[in-house]
Amino acid sequence: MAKSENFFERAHEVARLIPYGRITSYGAIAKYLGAARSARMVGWAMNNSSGKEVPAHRVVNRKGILTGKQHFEGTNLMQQLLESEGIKVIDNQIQDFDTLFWDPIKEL
DNA sequence: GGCGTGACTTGAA
DNA sequence: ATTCAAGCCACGC
Repeated sequence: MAKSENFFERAHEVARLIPYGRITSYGAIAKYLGAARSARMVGWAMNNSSGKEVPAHRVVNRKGILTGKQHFEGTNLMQQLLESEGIKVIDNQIQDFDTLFWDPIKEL
């Protein structure tokens, strides 16, 4: 028991470690956890993290698109949060994604 | 207990 | 260069 929880909490922890005004991708977290091909589980972990202090809005897919915004309360909430942090988001796509990208493997 | 789906990624054709 | 397919693991029915 609590085996998958480890993965979940680990993903939550990494997501929580994302600095202000920065973003990362599911694959980056998954790879950091040692499950590079399990990026989906990271997304599922975020879904399970609903209600926690996990800034899932700072986690986007590898293209910098707010793929998970649909899972937020509203459809603009995720984009609003990112813009509030100084991140430019246009058409659900993050601008300067390459610059704002935060890699836990490199930073940590 | 089996099958399908899902907030993705990477690799090969 | 683009498009297609497979892989990964957990959860729901």
